[in-house]
Amino acid sequence: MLTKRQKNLLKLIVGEHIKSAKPVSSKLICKTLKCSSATVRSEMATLEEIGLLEKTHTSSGRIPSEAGYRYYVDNLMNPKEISGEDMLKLQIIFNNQQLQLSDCITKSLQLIADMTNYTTIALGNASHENRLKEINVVPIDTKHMIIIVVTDKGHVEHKNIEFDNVSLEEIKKIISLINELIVGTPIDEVSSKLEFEIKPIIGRYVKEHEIVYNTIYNVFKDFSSKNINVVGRNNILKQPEFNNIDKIKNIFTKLDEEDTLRKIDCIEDIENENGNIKIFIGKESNIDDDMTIIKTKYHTQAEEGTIAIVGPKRMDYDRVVSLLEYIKSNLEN
Amino acid sequence: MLTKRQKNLLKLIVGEHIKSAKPVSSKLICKTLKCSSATVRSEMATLEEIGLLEKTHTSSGRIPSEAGYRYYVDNLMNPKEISGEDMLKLQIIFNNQQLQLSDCITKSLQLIADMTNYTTIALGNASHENRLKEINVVPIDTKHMIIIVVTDKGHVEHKNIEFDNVSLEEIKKIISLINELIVGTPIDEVSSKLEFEIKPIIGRYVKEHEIVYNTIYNVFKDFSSKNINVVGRNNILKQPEFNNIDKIKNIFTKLDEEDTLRKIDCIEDIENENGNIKIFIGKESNIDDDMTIIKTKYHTQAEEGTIAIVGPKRMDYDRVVSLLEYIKSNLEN
DNA sequence: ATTAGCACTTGAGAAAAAGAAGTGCTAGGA
DNA sequence: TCCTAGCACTTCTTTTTCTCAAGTGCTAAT
Repeated sequence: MLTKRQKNLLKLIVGEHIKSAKPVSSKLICKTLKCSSATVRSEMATLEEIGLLEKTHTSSGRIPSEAGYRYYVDNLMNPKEISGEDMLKLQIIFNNQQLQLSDCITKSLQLIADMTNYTTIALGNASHENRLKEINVVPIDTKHMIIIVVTDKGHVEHKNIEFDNVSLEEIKKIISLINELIVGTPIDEVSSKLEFEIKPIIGRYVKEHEIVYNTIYNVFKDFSSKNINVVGRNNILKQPEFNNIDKIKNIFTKLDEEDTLRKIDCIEDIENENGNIKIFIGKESNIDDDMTIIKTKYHTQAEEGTIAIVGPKRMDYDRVVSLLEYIKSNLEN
Repeated sequence: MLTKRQKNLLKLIVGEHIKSAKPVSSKLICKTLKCSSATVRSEMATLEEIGLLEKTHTSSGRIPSEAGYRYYVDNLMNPKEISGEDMLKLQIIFNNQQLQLSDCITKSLQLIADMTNYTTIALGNASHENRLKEINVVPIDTKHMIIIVVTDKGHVEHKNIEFDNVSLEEIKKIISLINELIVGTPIDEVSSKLEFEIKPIIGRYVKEHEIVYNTIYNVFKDFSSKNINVVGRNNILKQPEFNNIDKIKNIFTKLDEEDTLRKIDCIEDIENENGNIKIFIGKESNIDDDMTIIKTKYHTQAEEGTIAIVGPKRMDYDRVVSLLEYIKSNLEN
């Protein structure tokens, strides 16, 4: 159990380091803590022993360790009021009755990336969580049409197709077969189901219209259902801890991989949590030891998903947490 | 007019520099050129005087200047045969009859980005070049529907919408009004046309169904019609000339701006061209003095667009040009 | 016209020196 | 027992100096 002064000290150090990105010296702290630098130094030594602080070299100031941030986040942080300015900008988005939910998400994450200089991520459901609800075809002209696939989670994807000698009727026939037979199948299994369960049944028909069948097969094969949106990637370049090409390369590569992003959704919940906000610090982030991910899930009748903010370990936890809470609650109403 | 030997020398220097990314010394060249290094040096001095070569410092080897690359590209380069391996991979894409044109583009650009370690860009038409062809609504269930907007250039965008107390009939009424009245309008003008020309006409109707009107208004307001696809952004991080955070920041920012990318489509044609391939070297690229853009337009009955490859000024011109030519001709057939 | 030879320039890297920022520890005071 | 002033010590950072390697430019001879 930490003493009151130790908690205060840790809080100050985290705060200072977040501001300056540099190790924090005893001298700087002693002014605010109203005691001598020597006293601060001995307290710092204690906190280092416990594992909450670190030095970058023997005679440097202290920086918070991963455990230090964790302690801060779990015990010391008190989410700031959102500033009037931030609040106002967000309200403009959420009060706009004409915007659909997905627009609100996109716009607010865009806004937050700009305001904070961090990176934001919106994660919809993965393809195995989406089941085929309906497939539809809309003719455009004699040669072109659009195939629309809708999933039970409300995800929609379309694909333009072009045929030379195929009538709309023929396509509608296959489409209605699919609607009858494989609605409810997880999207990522539809193409194999088509191949192994449907094709044999409608075998004779398929032979006559192989092109149509193949095209539809491909619609599902490529159906991304990725439903992932990363905004403000380049903000990472603004943080001093990422001023090294190899680090950047690693981070950008990870942010491009669907796998990495999906994992944000699944990573084990760390013990303590603030409401439904979950925080993954440093190694926990699975991206880079110097990064933190703060995420939350939102649930509405229509849709559910995850929004996350990614930034340096040295990120402004108070602000980000309150922003996320605010967005979550707005999305849910 | 350059002598034969000077041309040869320039070609060798460009080739070497592309390979090594370092200044090229007279000693290295003299072996292949079958004369002494002193001779090479004096020729180098001449070429520098003309402005085709540069030094990084007084006693360094030479690198091609921007004009040097230009001369190379316009006069010396002979596009390589595409290697068997590259050719094979591309053929797999183009021979796949089931793929739609847009898939071929996506896949081949993805492939080329991987093969070359450069960045590829596919540019469709800008929104002012797309005119509204048709708007359509597909009901999903009682509350949800999808609005589909199709343009004359074949671009399609959809938007999910959700209503509480609106019947499909009401929506169809507005939709058909739009289809009657403003088909043919450039997409980026539709929303203002709705507001200033259509709304007054159907004013009474709109008042009763403001939500429906507003939603559709927003569909067009946000209609991105961006139609831009950048693949292999992170490859830029692999090039030694971009090992500096500020440069990276600048380049990545530019590659995120629609404006910059659109400009690729419009930049003035530089004099000489290889077929329909256009090359913008260094400053000409408008992105970064150390970058080159190589682009070409493709035209099919259905669609036209631009594909571009972006990489360091020191890029493998021969290979990229032949790859682009190959893709262009395949897309057009 | 070409080349061998040599003086000269510059960058890159190592080593040395000086300075700044902090810490840890000790001993004395509240 | 806790706090603090003071000082020795460590490490990083920056600057300076040196040395080396890689190249060039020029000149005189072929």
